[in-house]
Amino acid sequence: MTKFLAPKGVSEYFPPRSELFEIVRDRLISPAKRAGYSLIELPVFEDTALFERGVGESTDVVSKEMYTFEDRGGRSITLRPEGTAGAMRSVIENNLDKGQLPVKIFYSGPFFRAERPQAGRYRQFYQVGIEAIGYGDPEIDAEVIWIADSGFKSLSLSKYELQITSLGDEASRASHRVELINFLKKLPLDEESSRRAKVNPLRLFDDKRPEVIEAMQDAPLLINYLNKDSTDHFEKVKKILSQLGISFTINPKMVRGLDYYTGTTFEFIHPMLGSQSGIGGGGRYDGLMSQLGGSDLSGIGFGIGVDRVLMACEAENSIADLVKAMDLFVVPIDEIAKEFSTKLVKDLRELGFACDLAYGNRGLKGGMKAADKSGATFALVVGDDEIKSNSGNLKNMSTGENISSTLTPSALATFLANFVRDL
RNA sequence: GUGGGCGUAGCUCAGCUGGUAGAGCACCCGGUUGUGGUCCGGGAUGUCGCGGGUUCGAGCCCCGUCGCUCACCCCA
Repeated sequence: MTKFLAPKGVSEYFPPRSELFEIVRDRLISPAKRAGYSLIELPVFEDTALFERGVGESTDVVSKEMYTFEDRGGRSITLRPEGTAGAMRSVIENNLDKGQLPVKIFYSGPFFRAERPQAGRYRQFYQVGIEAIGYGDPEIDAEVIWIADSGFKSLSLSKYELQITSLGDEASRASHRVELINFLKKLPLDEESSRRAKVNPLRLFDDKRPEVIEAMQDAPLLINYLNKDSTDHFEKVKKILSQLGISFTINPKMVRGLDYYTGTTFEFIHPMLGSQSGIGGGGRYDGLMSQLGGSDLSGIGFGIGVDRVLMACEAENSIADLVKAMDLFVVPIDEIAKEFSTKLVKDLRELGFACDLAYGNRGLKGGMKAADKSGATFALVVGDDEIKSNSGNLKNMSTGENISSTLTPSALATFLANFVRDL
């Protein structure tokens, strides 16, 4: 028999690490919920043209990283490489933007990009994202950034950095583009660079090769070409962020890989992740809705890489103690005790406690070992004596102390409730 | 698409200039009657990624192949 392996480059989470993954994802979502964002559950595949139009055909994501195939009806289908285009499609299709604005939604799930895998970069990866649609004021920009920042902080991350810039409105970008192209003409660009310059001259700011960085040293920066509206908006965003106590640095050379970004854009960078250091990023996309056939509404959102945030938490060792263990682990010592324990455990589980019991016939010692490994707060041995007297000793597994209790679900529940967090 | 590193027990790895494999951790059993974590004793486990070649003999050398990994590119 040949052994099956997972497709190349996918990220998989199984115990015990999957528990950390779950914690990370939930904590990233939590501040969005508290800020009034609601779940939107979207398909993982869409009409290929949606991404070509929404993300931009000139982007690397669309031009060479999409999983595209023909379905049985001859339609061209693509596994979603990012979340915003699909979210906009759904908002337009389901008329979510016809009510009160802004529309505030969040999503999470797998995304797909056919890239060469490396540390922190997978072909199937997980993102949590939010979108706020139909409201163009700087307050919402700050809110979106706060939600991401708050999620990271709730995971006790401290070493990441927030970089922001503004891509300005269309008029600002047009005037800068002329200057930048003039500048680039004077540079001895290699073939690859000039190809990229043609597609999107801003991309050259993102090049990591030293000679290109050197050459771009004196290139005109977009941020210096913002018109009054764009400048005012960006200044306001910075001011509010400061008021919210969120620290950031301005990175005028920041480039985002998706074509729809306008105005405020931002990126969260974590320095301990190796080459793929972006743990989340996003920005405003004021032309996207109309581009996709909807009404001309502005929007802003972010995507956070759950895989990478988990890696960051591991690098900072920030969440190991958040894993929730069993409250009670029951060790039955014979067949009758097993029946009794199965019922008891079921009752306590229904009352909201995390309970497990020893399986098989490993004896008392084996059962206690299993209790230890489960990380349970308390262990309870059940045998003849306990069943006859309907009472037993709850052993505190960290102190070794024994506390006797009646073995009814309600008595045990009352006892456990004093020790269990977030019941 | 381009380059580097690596593939040996469940995991992390060691294995000298070629003589057919080891450690730690994990796992299981035990240290006498119903209480885990420490300690002590015992135990199971490998087609040394796969295929071919050189050799009396290959985990170690050569060729191929598959896989993993890191970096470029790009991005979450």
